[in-house]
Amino acid sequence: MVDSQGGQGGQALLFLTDDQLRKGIEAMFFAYRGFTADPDRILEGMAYGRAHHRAIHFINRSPGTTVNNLLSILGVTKQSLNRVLRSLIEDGLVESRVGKKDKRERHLFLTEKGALLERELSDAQRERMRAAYRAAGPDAVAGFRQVLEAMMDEDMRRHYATLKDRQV
Amino acid sequence: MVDSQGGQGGQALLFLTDDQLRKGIEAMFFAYRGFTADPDRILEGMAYGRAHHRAIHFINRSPGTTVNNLLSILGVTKQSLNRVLRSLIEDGLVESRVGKKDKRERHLFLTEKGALLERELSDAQRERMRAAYRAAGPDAVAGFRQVLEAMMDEDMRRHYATLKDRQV
DNA sequence: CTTGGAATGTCAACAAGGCTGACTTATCCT
DNA sequence: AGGATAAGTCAGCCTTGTTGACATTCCAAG
Repeated sequence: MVDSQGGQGGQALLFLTDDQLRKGIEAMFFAYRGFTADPDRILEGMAYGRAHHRAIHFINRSPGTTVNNLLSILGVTKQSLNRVLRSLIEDGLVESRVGKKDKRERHLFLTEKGALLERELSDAQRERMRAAYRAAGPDAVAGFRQVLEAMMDEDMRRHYATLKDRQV
Repeated sequence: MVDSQGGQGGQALLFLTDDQLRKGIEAMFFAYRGFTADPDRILEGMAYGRAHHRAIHFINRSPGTTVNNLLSILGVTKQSLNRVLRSLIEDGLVESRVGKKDKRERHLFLTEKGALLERELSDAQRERMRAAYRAAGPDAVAGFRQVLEAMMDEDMRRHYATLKDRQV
């Protein structure tokens, strides 16, 4: 397991050495810090955190989504999500409407105030992404997305795919 | 800010649209979950968590590093790191040696037992990385790394660069 | 040489945000 | 009528982040 080049690969498989893989792992670690840094800065001092950001993001992406669906996207327990959702609803950033067809369900929407914060957060996060994309160029970006998609668990890939083509 | 193509870019800058950027953001979110899933599974029930994994990883990468240096790599407060370090030392996974030159400093090393756990964790994490790399191919991997590097904060990029060429 | 400031590391206490388990309420569907 | 499902709640725990106070050690200016 120390070296995955085996005997048959040679030069063509050099990108699969333990050393290359380790560099990728460290790149993920350091990059993710940058990825979350800007929204974290905005949220700090607002009594909100990363958990609130995630909820706001995905409610914005799928207006009218149910609590259960959000749960499965975020991969947390309902008690965890509920704590976050409750504060967002109390503060008037999120609205919860009883389902028309199935009255057990609650459908979640951002209020105007919620959409405003969403905008602020995603603007900041997109700005960093834009700079990185621009610096790396379109081919690199395609590769970036390919590797990330291959790294996801099956369930997450499904959610990702369901979301990603919402707007053509 | 809704659309960054401006007037002058046209087709060539289509990869910088808000929609493309948002897909990248969601890909980072879902992929990072997969990235940490395997080590998390191993650690759960061991009284250790992701913080312990990070400490073990970077001590392994820079044997003899000081607490301060580790602090700056991990980007947490020294009190946070200290708690983690204390339990690792108590459990005999990490050894802390008083500095020869400067006795205020502690130099950190993995014990055999610590190296064993490091191996188990990094094997699991590398396995997922290897599968993703193999599925995406060498060109995609190059792009992946380029975008991640461009996404890092300056300080993190420095740490990343310092670490990454340790072994040629 | 001494003394005060800077640097390194430790301890205590608190908050955010995960988790489990047990339970209620309302609704749906067979 | 009765079991299954969706959502919400309460209590309590753990990990991992935070700040503040403190001990030790080093070094440089007087």
